[in-house]
Amino acid sequence: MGRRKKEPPNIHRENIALSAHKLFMSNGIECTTMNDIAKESGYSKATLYVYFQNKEEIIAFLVLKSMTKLDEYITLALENQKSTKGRYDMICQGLLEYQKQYPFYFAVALDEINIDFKNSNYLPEEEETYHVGEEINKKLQQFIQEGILANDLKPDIKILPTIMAFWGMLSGLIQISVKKEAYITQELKMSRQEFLKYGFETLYQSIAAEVRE
Amino acid sequence: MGRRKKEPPNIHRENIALSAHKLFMSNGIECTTMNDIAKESGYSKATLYVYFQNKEEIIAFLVLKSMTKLDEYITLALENQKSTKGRYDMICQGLLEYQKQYPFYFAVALDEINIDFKNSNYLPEEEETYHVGEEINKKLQQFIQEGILANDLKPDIKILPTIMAFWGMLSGLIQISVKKEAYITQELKMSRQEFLKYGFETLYQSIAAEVRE
Amino acid sequence: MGRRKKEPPNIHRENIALSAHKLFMSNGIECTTMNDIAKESGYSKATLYVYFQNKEEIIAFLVLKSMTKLDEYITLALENQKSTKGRYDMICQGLLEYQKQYPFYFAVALDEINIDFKNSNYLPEEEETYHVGEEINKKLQQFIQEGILANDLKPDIKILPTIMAFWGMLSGLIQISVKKEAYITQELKMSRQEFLKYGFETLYQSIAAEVRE
Amino acid sequence: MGRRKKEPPNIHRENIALSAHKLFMSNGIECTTMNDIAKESGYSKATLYVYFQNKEEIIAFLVLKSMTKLDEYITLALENQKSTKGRYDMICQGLLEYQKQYPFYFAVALDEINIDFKNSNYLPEEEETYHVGEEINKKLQQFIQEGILANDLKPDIKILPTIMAFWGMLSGLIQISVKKEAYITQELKMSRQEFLKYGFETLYQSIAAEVRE
DNA sequence: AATGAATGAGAGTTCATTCAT
DNA sequence: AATGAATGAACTCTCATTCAT
Repeated sequence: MGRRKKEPPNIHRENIALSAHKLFMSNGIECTTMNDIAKESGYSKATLYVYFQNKEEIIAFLVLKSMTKLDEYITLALENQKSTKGRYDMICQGLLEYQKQYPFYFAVALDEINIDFKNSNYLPEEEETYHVGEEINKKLQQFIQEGILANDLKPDIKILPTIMAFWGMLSGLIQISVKKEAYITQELKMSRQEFLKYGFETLYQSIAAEVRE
Repeated sequence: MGRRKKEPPNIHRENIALSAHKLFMSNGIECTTMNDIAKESGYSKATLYVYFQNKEEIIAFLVLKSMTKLDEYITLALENQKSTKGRYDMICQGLLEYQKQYPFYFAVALDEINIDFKNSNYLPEEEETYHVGEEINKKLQQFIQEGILANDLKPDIKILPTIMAFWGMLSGLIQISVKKEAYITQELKMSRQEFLKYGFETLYQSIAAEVRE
Repeated sequence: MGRRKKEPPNIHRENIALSAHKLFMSNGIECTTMNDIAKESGYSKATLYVYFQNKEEIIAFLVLKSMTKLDEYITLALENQKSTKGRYDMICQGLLEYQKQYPFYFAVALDEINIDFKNSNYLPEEEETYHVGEEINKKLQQFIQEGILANDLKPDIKILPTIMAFWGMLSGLIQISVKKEAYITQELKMSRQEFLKYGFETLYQSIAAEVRE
Repeated sequence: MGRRKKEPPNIHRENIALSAHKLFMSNGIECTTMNDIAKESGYSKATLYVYFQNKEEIIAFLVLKSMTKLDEYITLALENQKSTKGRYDMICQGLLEYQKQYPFYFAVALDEINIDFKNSNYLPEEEETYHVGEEINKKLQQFIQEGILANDLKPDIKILPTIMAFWGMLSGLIQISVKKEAYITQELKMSRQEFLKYGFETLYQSIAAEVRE
């Protein structure tokens, strides 16, 4: 296999992306310049362009990574929890964790990752992100199916639309809990956590099977 | 004082803001420059700064305007519809309309308008936007109270948290319906409208009183 | 004489200039805009241009006024003090007072007021300032002559060059005492006043007649 | 690290600063724009900002350079001349030369370089300028001490205050000789050089020991 | 593979001044 | 006489990206 490179390109991509991530977290994506990333990572600015086409690709790389993490989290959650409600709770926790660790990427993922077959300018990372998303969706599909079979969820649920709608609603809920934390604390007299718990519970009732006596 | 005013300043603010709005809609807020707005509105760039402190204030003006429209819409909806479900549907329609006409401003409102009493650098428009938001919230509060009294909504609803949560969830739902329209159409085999209707219905069930027989 | 104007233009010029002066003193000449002056004076920006050709003329007006004050001060000083040294001290005090009240105008006067007969773009105020300067010079000339006659000053002094040189040196001394006050206090362990007194005394010795025994 | 450097960065700083200096000399500092400097130097405007933080740093660089030159000049003067008067004359020549080559920087140095330990926003060049100034002061201190020991200067001179006062007075003298050259030529019937010679001599007498017979 | 060096193309903002009324 | 309204012309500074080596 010939001479082995001391550090395969992946290492450099990881280094750069990690530095970028740190900066994105503290200053925001917009306010982070390629210069900043170069300094933080210890590479020269030009070298950044050896490993990534442009700033957008660094973001896409991180979006993919965050989605992969989310996939792992949800996979684990579904394996470990067996009850429907327990699983739902863990999924909500997963999203919460995701937003905590990667607060900026969900919006990007939502914005950019589309099966837009006309516009084929998408980056490989974006395509892969899409696939990871599909993986997650499959697992959620199964989760709902099992929930219905267990009589925990309403039998007439349209599975795919429900998943998509819940993606939107849960992330909207988390989003508002972050942006309006001050309002929630002061006017609602709740902690953000309490608010989210209440929101998650409320939403769950929209798909939970009604309890018969 | 001048002897006559051809057009009250408000007209100019409206002209400028309208031009800005057009450009924001087609190119996005970030990508629209003051130069663009000047050209589109027919005023010189310097004149823009006669009527607005800066770009931010143009945005704040439009955010306020959009919120006011939403308030009007919701007010009308609650007046015209008497049934709880009818009102809920109209509110959803209002949000939908809002997002159609002002797709970028909700995010801004969410981002910038906060009861941040420490930082008093907020623009007057931002303060007013906050108050319009509070107006809307009051009306929604009454709506829910009446819904409970009419036995249409669960009696144990926490009103304010529910409103806040629904703001988040409904806008998240609408957001995803826009961003992922292609996916919805192709994979869920639904129109965006059908998806939204399903989402709205699902969510309603989380607060709807259970039907007794 | 017909109808009398309620306020002769001079009043307006005074009002405007006074407002400008206030702002110049607190923010500097460069940083004071015509807008600021308009607001401070209560006139509209356009009205400023009714009474002054431009910003430069406002400055020239104030420079003239400050020179006139200096003239008055020195005139009084020479009248009240009869001893040569007493007069010198009062002149120094006058310059000190001048720099305190009009810290920015001496530099301007130095810069702009020149008998530059080629360039006839000078403002009427500038011409008048020149003449006030000449008035002062005449009085100083007489002061020196009397000082020589009284055997207080060296008899071989070249009067006009001495006046000009003293203008430069005294204002340079005052200038440095202002700009380097921190340095003087910390490193020289003197107050600005003490430093100036020492400087004035030292300089006086360069023209004082040597004391015979 | 790059394999080779065509020109060390200093060369570029020198190039840029030299171009800036040329423009400052003909148009003044205020009226020279970064655009002008870019054109004159042949670099792009953006490149200017690679080598200097901002316009202020270009000025600070030139101020430092000019102070360094002055230091060199004075050092040489004190080494070559052994008599007190000869040294004084050379120092005056040095200041004259300084003002000729760098007419704008003394005012800046006076304005900006201060031991303002609270405000630590000063540029490295400004700090260094301060130190060069201190170097000069030390040499002048020694010059005066030797002058006193040689009975050429009055024994009761306060050394540091004298240095500071002379800085101010000499630069004020030179300043006025430049600004009022026309007046001096026409009204005093002297050349600028003669005027300065007279001024320098006069001032020297304020510290010169009185000649005994 | 890695980078020093360079930049095109703006961005938002400011201000003295003018002019029709 | 007085001004509301409007603006041309700058200004400093930024940043993602490229390219020769």
